[in-house]
Amino acid sequence: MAGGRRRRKFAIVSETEDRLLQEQIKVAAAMLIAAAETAGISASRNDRQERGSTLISARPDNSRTFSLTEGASQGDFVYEDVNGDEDDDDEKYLVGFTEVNIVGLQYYHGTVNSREMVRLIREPHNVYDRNAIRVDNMYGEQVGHIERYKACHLAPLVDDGLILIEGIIPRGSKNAFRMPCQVYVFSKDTAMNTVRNRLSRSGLALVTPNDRNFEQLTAMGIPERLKLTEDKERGKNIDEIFDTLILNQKKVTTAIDPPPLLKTSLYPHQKEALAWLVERENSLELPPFWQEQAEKRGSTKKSYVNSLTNFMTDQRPEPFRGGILADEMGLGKTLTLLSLIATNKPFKSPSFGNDKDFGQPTSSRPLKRAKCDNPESQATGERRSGATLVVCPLSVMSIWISQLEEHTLPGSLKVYLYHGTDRTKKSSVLSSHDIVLTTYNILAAEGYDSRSPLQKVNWLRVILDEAHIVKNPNAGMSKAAFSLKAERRWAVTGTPIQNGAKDLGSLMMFLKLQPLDDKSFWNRTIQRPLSTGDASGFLRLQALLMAIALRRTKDMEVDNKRLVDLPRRTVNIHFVELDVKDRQLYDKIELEGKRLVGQYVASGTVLQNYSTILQIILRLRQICDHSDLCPLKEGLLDTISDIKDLSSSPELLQKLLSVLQSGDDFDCPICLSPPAIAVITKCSHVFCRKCIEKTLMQDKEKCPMCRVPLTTSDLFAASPTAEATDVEADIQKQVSSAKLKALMGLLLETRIKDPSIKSVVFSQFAGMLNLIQAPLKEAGFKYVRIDGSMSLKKREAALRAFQSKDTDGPTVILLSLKAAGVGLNLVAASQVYMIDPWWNPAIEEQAMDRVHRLGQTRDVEIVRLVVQDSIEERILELQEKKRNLASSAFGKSVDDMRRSRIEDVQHLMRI
DNA sequence: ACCGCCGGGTGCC
DNA sequence: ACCGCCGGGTGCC
Repeated sequence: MAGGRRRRKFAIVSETEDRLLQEQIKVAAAMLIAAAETAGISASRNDRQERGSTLISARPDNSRTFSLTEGASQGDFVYEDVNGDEDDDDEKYLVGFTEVNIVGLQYYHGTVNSREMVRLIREPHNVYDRNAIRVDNMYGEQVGHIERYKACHLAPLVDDGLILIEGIIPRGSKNAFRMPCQVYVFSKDTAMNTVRNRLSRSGLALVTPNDRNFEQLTAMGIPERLKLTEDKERGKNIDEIFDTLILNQKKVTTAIDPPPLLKTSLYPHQKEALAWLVERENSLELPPFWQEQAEKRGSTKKSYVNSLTNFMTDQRPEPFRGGILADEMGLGKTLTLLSLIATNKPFKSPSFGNDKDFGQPTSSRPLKRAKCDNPESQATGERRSGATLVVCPLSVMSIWISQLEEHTLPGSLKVYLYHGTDRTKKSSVLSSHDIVLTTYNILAAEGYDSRSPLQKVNWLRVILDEAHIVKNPNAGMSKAAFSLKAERRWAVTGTPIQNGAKDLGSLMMFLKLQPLDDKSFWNRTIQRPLSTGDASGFLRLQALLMAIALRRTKDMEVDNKRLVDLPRRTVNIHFVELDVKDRQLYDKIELEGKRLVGQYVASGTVLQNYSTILQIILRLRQICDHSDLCPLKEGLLDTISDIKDLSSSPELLQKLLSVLQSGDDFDCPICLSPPAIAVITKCSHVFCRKCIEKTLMQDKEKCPMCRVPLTTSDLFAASPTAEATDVEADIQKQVSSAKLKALMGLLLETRIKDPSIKSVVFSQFAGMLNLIQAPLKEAGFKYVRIDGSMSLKKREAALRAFQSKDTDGPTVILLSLKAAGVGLNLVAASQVYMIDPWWNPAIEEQAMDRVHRLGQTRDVEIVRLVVQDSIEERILELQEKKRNLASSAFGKSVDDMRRSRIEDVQHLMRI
């Protein structure tokens, strides 16, 4: 039966139907349409005419829509199904395979060999046949098409999301015009019967795994791989792969020293990592899973085979420059990467090959083969830059900056912060720097728009820090990351596998390690065998990770010493009882506050009065530290009445805001982090300026907290000098507090035990730090202080003084929360006092880590001062709750957040 | 001559 | 392309 005849035959049927339809319409149009609709067949005449031949399958009108995406070859098909679920490939099983022909070979250059895996790509927009299915080889070079009279049966099922298809060439064929291809059909358990019926009705001969001759006929390596994706049960074991990997890991024996522009010396394990990173970038080895073969006997020509797909080429594949740095947190990955950037500068020639020092390969295979997934990468002819792009979360950006400041000579590396609204639009600015730092959010915002300077530059190196962020390959952020052009690619993450090996698949997409950067190939060669327990999956994954990943844990030992032998860290709570006078004031304000909050809760106006509540909480916390911090001695009510109508009094708003800022521990309800620039609305809610402006721009102009109409003119920012309290006056104050006395007692006790011990005192109230100074002086402590109001120079000077080993030097450092930046190195101290509990436990942890980090030689004791029977105890309880919920905080709805906020308030006020 | 047969032109989707 | 199919040329033995 030949295609042409069949085509004609059905065209006639179609025309007959069409004529019939016209007559029927004249008679009883409405009836017919109704009937057609109940039968699930489109009654649109245009649709029928257009389809012509495809009517044979009588498929219901396909209402799903498709959009072309850049990431074409990353998925199984050329379109992104915008109606479908993200995890469409989950839980699909092999139905069987059918043998079809690939035709039109004479028009294309892509070659394939016996038992080679091919890509099957739907071409819904093909002008000759809407059911077209293209066949590509591993490099994305087109081989041909599946013959149309078979494709027309498969394509509708594919488009309906009922099946996934994969292709393998069963036997070698030198044929210039057509060759056989086995198409494997996978479907969900629930759709299995539908699929079987529709396929058999189509007349496709399906060989199922139950058939006697399945094993004889199949070209698939291992027939027991029936399931497409990961089994949840087995997912757990995947976590152990890295552990196994560590055991089998070829020991990194070489170590290299960092270049002189690095001020600091590296730990042995960091030198090893540096040697490994440099080796991975400069190696001439074939990429993983490639083997060299002599091409035919007698010939000197070499050919290269990919053992995953059996793809063969006579051009040497380029070395794979990059990989995964998966060291556990706290091993100094950032510093190691800085060393890499400083050490392994670009080769002199952008086309590789001349620099003898690095022994670059002489092959000059074009950077990109005819892989059609990313046209822009070939289109722009920009020269390869020497710049390294680092993409990281905003919070990690400050780590990079502080590490650069701490470890490199000033000016030795040119760094550009690609962040903020005034960031450059010129790619030439970016490419002329050594390091460009940006965030995932910026990258996502610019996407793969070719106008983005990030996408224009041909980077020497792209580093994704905290690369597990791209674990969902369908997210815009991930796609933008995948489309960056770079010679060397690094994924850096301490937690490379959280949801199983799937996460690694996303990293492969970024790393562009062919063919594993293709979701389908990744599933076929690693994911599925792994989940069915087939040894090949495990062995391949292991081989892959051994070749391109480095992971060490803190527990690993080198020369019988732990890699990072951090001293012990203990956290103790020191309870404090308020003085009688302070207790009276506290109880009075708490009682008033309780009554007020009770009213708000009862009337459902908690969120409308949020700032009042914050203020009450703030006052209570201040009294716990020192009653002088709290300006209200007479009670709350008078101030409360003042802030009833804030909209008419911006001055008052500003005042309130600055008060709020002095206790900077409530998070912006939009981004859930402490605001960088806080603004307050006329309805008295506090947000990051950026967050609320963005929200007002996108959504209706309403306050996200109370839904009051709101525009940007209703936002008020705190003046930068808001915290101009009279420091000298504070310091002179003689009155002490229970907490202050307790702190002094602990400091003195420690000094007696060991006068060389240095201490860090954290408080979030700058005023409290002031109050500590007088007693410190009196007791003969030398101290320094760092707070938000100090210039960078002053801070550095204070830090240097504290770090000095001079026996005469300061032994106490006073730090405000805002000043305890991520990079701050306080290992000189080993005692830590947290004067007041932080609202957010993560920030507290971060502060502790300034002391308990690489370089610390003593055991670290952290003492948290907590007033008994007070709001501070409840804050601790909330911390515990937040810690448990930390990971689930994302993806919470606005309503959820509202609810939990109200709950928090109720808990804090014991209502 | 509304067939059969011949042989040249031709060839994916 | 050593096939199939198409369509024009052709036509007893």
